[in-house]
Amino acid sequence: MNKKKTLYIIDGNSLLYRAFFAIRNLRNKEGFPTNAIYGFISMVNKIIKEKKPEYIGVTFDVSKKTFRTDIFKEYKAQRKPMPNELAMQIPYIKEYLSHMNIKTIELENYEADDIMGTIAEKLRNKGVTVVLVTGDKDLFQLVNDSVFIYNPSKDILFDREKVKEFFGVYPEQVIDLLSLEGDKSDNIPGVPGIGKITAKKLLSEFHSIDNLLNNLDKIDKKRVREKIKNNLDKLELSRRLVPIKKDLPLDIDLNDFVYRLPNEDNLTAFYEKFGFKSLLKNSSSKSKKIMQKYETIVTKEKLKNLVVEIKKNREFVFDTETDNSNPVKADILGVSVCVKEGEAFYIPIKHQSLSSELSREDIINYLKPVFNDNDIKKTGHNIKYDIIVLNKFGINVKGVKWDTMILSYLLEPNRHSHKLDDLSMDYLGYKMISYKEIAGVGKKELTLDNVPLEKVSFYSCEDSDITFRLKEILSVEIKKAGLLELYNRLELPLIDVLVHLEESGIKLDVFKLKQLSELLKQEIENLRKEIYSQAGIIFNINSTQQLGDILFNKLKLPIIKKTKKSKAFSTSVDVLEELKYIHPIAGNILRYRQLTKLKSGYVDALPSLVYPKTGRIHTSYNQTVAATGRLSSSDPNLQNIPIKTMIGKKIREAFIPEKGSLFLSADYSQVELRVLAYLAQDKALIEAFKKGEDIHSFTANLLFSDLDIPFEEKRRRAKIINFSIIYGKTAYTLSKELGVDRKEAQKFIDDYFLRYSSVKEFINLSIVEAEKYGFVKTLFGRKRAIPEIRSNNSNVRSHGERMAINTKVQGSAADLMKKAMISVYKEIKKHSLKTKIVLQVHDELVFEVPEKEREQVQTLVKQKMETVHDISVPLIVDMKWGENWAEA
DNA sequence: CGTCGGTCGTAC
DNA sequence: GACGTACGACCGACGT
Repeated sequence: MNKKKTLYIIDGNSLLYRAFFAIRNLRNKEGFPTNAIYGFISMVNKIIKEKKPEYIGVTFDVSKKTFRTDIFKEYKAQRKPMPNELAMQIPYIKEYLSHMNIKTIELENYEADDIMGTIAEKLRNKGVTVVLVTGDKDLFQLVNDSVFIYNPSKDILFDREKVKEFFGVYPEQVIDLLSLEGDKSDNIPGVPGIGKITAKKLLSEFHSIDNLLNNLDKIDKKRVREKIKNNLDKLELSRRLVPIKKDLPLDIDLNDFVYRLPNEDNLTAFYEKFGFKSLLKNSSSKSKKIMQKYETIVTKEKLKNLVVEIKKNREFVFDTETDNSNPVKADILGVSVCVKEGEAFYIPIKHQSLSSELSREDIINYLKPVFNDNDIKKTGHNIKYDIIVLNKFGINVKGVKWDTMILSYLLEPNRHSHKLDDLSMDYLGYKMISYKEIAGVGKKELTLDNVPLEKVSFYSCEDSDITFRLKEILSVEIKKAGLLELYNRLELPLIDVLVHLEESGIKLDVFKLKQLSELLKQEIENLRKEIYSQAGIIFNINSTQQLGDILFNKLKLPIIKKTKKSKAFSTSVDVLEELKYIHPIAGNILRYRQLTKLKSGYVDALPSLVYPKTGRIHTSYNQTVAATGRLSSSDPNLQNIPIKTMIGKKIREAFIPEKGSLFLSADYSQVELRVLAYLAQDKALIEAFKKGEDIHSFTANLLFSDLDIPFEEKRRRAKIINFSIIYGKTAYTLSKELGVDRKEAQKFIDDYFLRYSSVKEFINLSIVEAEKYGFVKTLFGRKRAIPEIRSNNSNVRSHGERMAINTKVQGSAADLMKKAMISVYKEIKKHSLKTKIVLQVHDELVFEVPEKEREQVQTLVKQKMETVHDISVPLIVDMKWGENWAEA
């Protein structure tokens, strides 16, 4: 079949106006407006992507003076001139089109409409379909069996019938319709007093203006008849203005419009100049080509060969595909394996209409020997995930050697993404196929088992292949950076512990939370009503914007502070705390915030995260997120469950052990201050800890011995100051928190450093370390770059200094905890205990301990945690038993 | 309708 | 401008 050739002609002026008004206030970093340019490019890109035109061109109006203004000087005279900010963008839109190799046409004295009319006419009967891309209704008169109108904002292609449907008349009647009706936007008079409806009615009766004028007496309504008779001049004028010219002196050669590939280099430079990041991302020109020999394995023969290959090689990379982002809840769909760079195999396990010789059992039987072999080394990217998935499938993974995600994290803990595709781009310059590309987005998104097998296979093989290539690079880098020991001794063995934690999960008393939810609902409702009545208006209390408007504009309460970035009214806790004494609404809002936060964040959120098959919550523990080396947890974040309030306590009560077990909570007492004592080698601090003193009381006595306030107040202040040091608090914030003036706060800090002089020295040395090397190190040699330390901006530099100090303290404490987890877990395994580690909250571990193991576990945990590493001060672990997390 | 920055609040 | 590290709910503006 020879398809008709299709030419898309874009009405440049129509499109740029639309772009200009649709997107407002977009500028590049020099402040030059870019909204019309960006919008125009987006629309052109969309047309190219969706319509895949074989031929394409753009027309522009070139001047205000046209043959129509010669006929009628008022033509378009009422129009506001083109906004300056739009006019200045037009040259760049044309520059863009030249980089795109798209032809533009304009002609003195004529409008873009007339150029389009001429092109359409000249290509008529030449076997070419012409699609005019415009939002302008005048163009409808050009529609016929080979000319169509495409409206990009409505996404409608108009043919004859569509024109009739939307316009009420067929294309050949459009000139007459517009001539009768007139056009306000072009200042075409038409017949005054005759609008769309009457015009349409007249044309359906008389078909054309010529026929109408010959039969004026047959018009029923006298009013209409008179109007036409009295305005024949205006009607005639309109009939000369409306028709689009089709005979301009233009040479139209279809070959000029062939869609060619853009000039990528120029285009990239252009996008960069205007700061169009999203467009830069789309241009795939930057991706290198790599060898990709990928294959799907569906026969025993091939799988057998692969296993032989793996055994010979003693090392391989693998990746699993599943139907869920949480590995505990996920079902395996397939696994890919890469033994050699550029070559990978995908073994499908569960796919829609999969035809394979291999049953699940076959696959397990073939793969088990290599996965179970400790001497065959495995590499993965976020391998914890794959280990959990394969465990469920019936394959125990042993002999893990590299996890490229963790390697990347140790090398650059400040990086926000250690995702495989980002690393691929950065280290290999290769752009991987995205998940969205194979699974779709939004409503169209499929789970992978419904995506065609070839696509999933390629996707998975690419993952394994890229992981292989990254491993080659990162494993060398990690050695060069001196981080190999940290990796081998801490991060690598921790993977198994986290697998254990995630698989264990923790049991939740859903019924209890549901009850609590009802209770909260009631109180929140009452508060809401009270707040509305105090405000005198119903509004969204959750909206800080609306709330600020009510408090500070309507109720005229004093403005305590503005928000950091947008300088809006702040409505934060400390602001509301102050306002509480001026207006009762503030107190109610505070309470409302507290309750809604707990309800939506925990009470209602937690039950929905329970995995029905286990009745437990399986949080993800992230090993590659926190820049200091801490773990983080998500889905849900179990590391920020409230502890201070009554409701928080009730929430913690909903975390319960299995019947016959109890919770044992073991938390490191003052671990960060002990770490500080060690890192600083501060004699006073070390001495205090060695004597088993309560460190806050000790500090209170040291600093406030001659102050005449109750001891409890002294201790409270000392505690705040102790923590302030770790975080690098300034006198300003300390004074606010203590409720003393700044001078006094400064004196406390000075006194502190006088008493703990080595701490002051440690702070200085940490800053010097960061300045000298560009990074700081923790107890176990973890590194974090602090580029801020060399900034010329003193605010940024101060921030860097605080980061340097805090990273050493917090990071070293995290190192200790990780080592403790490994050591405790090893002991649990060694004695084949049923005890599970169910939570880690930075300095606390929670265990679920069967009755029989209570004594043994209590002793074991305390011993292992306290002797995890010698830091010249004793590490003390507080142990508590409980029927739920609140008690423990 | 999805994404993302801003604000707020919880933990250690 | 002023306290480090996280996660996440919600709002509202933006972009497809």
